[in-house]
Amino acid sequence: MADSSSGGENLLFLTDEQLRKGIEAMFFAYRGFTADPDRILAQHDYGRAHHRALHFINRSQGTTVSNLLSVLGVTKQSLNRVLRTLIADGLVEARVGRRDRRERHLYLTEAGRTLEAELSEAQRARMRAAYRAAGPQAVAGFRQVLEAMMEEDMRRHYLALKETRR
Amino acid sequence: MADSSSGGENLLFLTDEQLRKGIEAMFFAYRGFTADPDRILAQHDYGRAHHRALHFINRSQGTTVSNLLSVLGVTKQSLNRVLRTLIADGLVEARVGRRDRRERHLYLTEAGRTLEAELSEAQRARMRAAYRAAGPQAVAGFRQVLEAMMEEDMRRHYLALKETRR
DNA sequence: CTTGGAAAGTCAACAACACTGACGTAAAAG
DNA sequence: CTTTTACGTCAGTGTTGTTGACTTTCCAAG
Repeated sequence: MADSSSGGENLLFLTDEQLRKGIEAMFFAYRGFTADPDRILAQHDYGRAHHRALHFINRSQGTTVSNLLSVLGVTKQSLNRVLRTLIADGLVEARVGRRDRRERHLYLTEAGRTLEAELSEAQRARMRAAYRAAGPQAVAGFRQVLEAMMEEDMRRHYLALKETRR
Repeated sequence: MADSSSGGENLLFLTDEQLRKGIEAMFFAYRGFTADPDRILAQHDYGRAHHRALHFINRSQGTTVSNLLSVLGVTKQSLNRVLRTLIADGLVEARVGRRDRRERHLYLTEAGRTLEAELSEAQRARMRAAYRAAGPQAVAGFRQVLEAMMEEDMRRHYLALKETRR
C-alpha cells in the first residue's frame, strides 16, 4: 500500500467520525460546486443536464453520442431529450460521421461555446478561489482523494479526459 | 493569503486546464460517492432524499424540522414528503417540543438507526478506501478544498456539525 | 387577553431529470 | 443477406425539486 505518508502510523483520519465529516464535506461542497452554474442555467431555461452535455462536448469536440452516453452515465432517452433542445437552440451541431455514417459527431456552435464559456467561468471562479485558499498541496490531495473515490468506469473516462495536450 | 506552500510562486495549479480537471473530478467522484447507498436505497424503495434525511437526523438527534430544512437546503414541502414516509415506515420519530410545542424534534427509531448504519457503512467503506489510498496529507487537502468550495450558509452548517465531541 | 407572526403541516399543480420498454431506421459488419 | 450497432423516438413512470395557497398550533408582545 501507499505507506509513503509523513507521520507513519497515524490513522486517525480513518475514524468513523472523520469519514462522516468527509461525507458531509462532499455533500455541502457539491452544492456550492453547482450553485453558480445553476443560477446562470435558470436564466436560460436550461438545467444541469444541459450544462454537463455542453461541458463534455466542449472537452471532446467531435465525440459521438454513444461515447457521451457512457461518460455521462445516463440512458440515451435522457440524453436525447437534452441534446435535442441544444441542437434546436443552435448550441450544438451533430454531424454525420464520415467513416461511419451511423455515428453523430457533436460540436459546439459559436453560441454553444459562448454559453459553455459563461458556465465554465462561473464554476472555475469558485474552484479557483477554493484552490487559491487551500494551496497547491491541498489541491493535489483533493484530486487524489476524488480520483480514488470514482467507480472504475468513470475513472477511465476521467483519465482519458486528462490526456489533453497542455 | 496562505502562502505556506512548498514551491513558493508555483501557480500552475490555477490553470484553466487544471481547474477543468478539478471540475470533472468532482463530477465523477460524486457519482462514486452516491453509488453504493443508491443501490441499497433502491432495494428499500427509497431515494437519496431519504438517505440525506436519515444522515442528518442521526447526526443531530432531536433537531427540528426547520433546522433540517436549512441544512438540506430544500423546501418544507419537499422535505415533508420524505419525512412523512420515514415516519409512516417507523424509521423516524417526531416528538413535539417541550419548551416550544410547535416544534417537532426528530429522532431515529431502532429501525431507522439500522438503515442509517447500513447506508453509512457502505458510503464510509468507499471513503475509507479512498482515504487509505490517498494518505493523510491528501485527506487534509481534500477537506480544505471542499470546505473552501462551500457556500457561506452551508459552511456554517458544516462547521456546526463538526463540533461533535470526539 | 387579544393579536401578530413564526413553525409546522397539507393540498394541488408543475417541471427537471432520471428510468424502462418497445419500436423504427440507417448503415456497417459478418 | 442477415445480424449487429448507432441513433432517434414514443409512451409511461418515479423521485425530487419547485410555487402558491391555506390551515392549525401556539409563543410572545402589546
